[in-house]
Amino acid sequence: MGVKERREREKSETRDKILDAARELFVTEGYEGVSMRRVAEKIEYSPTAIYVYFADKNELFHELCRQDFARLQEVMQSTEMPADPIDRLRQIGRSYIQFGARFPNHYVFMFMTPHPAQEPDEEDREIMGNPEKDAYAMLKWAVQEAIDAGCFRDEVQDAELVSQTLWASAHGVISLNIAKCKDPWVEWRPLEDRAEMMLDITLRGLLLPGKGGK
Amino acid sequence: MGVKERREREKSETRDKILDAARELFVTEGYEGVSMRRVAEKIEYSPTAIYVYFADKNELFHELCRQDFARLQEVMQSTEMPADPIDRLRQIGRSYIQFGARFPNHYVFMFMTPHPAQEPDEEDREIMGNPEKDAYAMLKWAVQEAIDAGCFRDEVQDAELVSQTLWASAHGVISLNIAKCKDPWVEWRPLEDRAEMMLDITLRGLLLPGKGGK
DNA sequence: GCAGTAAATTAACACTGTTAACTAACCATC
DNA sequence: GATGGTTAGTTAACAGTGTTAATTTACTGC
Repeated sequence: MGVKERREREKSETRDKILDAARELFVTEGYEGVSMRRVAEKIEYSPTAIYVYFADKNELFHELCRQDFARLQEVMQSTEMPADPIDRLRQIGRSYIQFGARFPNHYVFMFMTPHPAQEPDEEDREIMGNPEKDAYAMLKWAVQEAIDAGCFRDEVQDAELVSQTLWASAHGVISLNIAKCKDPWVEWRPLEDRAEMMLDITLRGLLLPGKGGK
Repeated sequence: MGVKERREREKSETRDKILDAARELFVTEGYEGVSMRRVAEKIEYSPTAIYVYFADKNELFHELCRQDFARLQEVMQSTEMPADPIDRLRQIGRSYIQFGARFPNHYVFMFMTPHPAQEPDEEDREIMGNPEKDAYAMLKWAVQEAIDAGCFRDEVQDAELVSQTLWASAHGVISLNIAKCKDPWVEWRPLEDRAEMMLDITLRGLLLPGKGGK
């Protein structure tokens, strides 16, 4: 019964070929810049062959997106986490911004493109809320740790709200950089400086007065 | 010589009709969702008529974009500015986020879509850096005022860097809201709460310790 | 060798932005 | 008043898009 196995392996191989080709094109050209025909051309298949593996263009890139979320999670997990809760949050922010700087087109697709709300499927549900697989859950966990350690002011005790705000701050730095860094309207300071300042002032703004860190 | 005048007036009227139709469609459907043919249909012209007035789709929406920047500036100018430098910065942030919440599709086009860097033309150059016409220049001015008033810490004296960071923080709140507010992955807190928390912690993080206001 | 299955193909549809060639209306001049 | 020039607006067409239906091809199990 090795035939069925081989067939499945072959199928998943061509599926991966499609994904790889699509990723390479998408990363350099962006979502709208890539056509199904060009993806097909790259792997020397007919355009419609892709539809055997993916329902439509959106699903193809949703799959890419899912892989990229996993990659983001890898980046986050692989960076060493400091013991101090505040330093840890700083490190999470840094890693996040680095991810966006390294994979801008993925980042655009993941966080800057308004998508029609897609119902989470089984695979998604498995990831959701698990700090080891879900970067947002990891952030929330780190925030809760900081709250429990008594680092933050009395008004700042809602881990969900704090997480969303910290996420937004890092997102603001990297997304504005991606969308506007070439705009001559603004004399842009280096990305690292902006990132460090953002992490510095947001965390400082959360801290209990007197605990003025670093 | 009233003929030439009338002709010009007529031309600018149809130009406005095109812009109005395009805006209405664009606001509800987004940039990619609108086709030149549908814009033309809406004003009962042939699709190619638009090309008499605008070189291509991009230029049409660039013009819309310019009008939206002016509208943003109006919103900013019309809100009463508190005398206290910190309250003023808070008010600027609030107005900015409100603008994004009210005109999400414009905001997407203005600040969330990576554009090929367009050389500023004459009209642009007139606006650039003028605090009365340029919202970013206005922010920078308000930041400089706060620095001059001695509100901020010693490490925080670069008005350009501070402006870019504050911009990024407000941008983070509103852009993440636009792109991800329907994502079931996250238990979103109300937008106003996130906005207020962001403004609170960033400004607090900039302040001199002890000056911890409000 | 034959039936069945599933991958992959060709042909086509209804779109898209955009260009070239043309029409029709208007104006200034002879 | 006829003539030529300017220009807003038209039609027809091109090359490209995502996607579907019908068809071919290749291979397996019997």
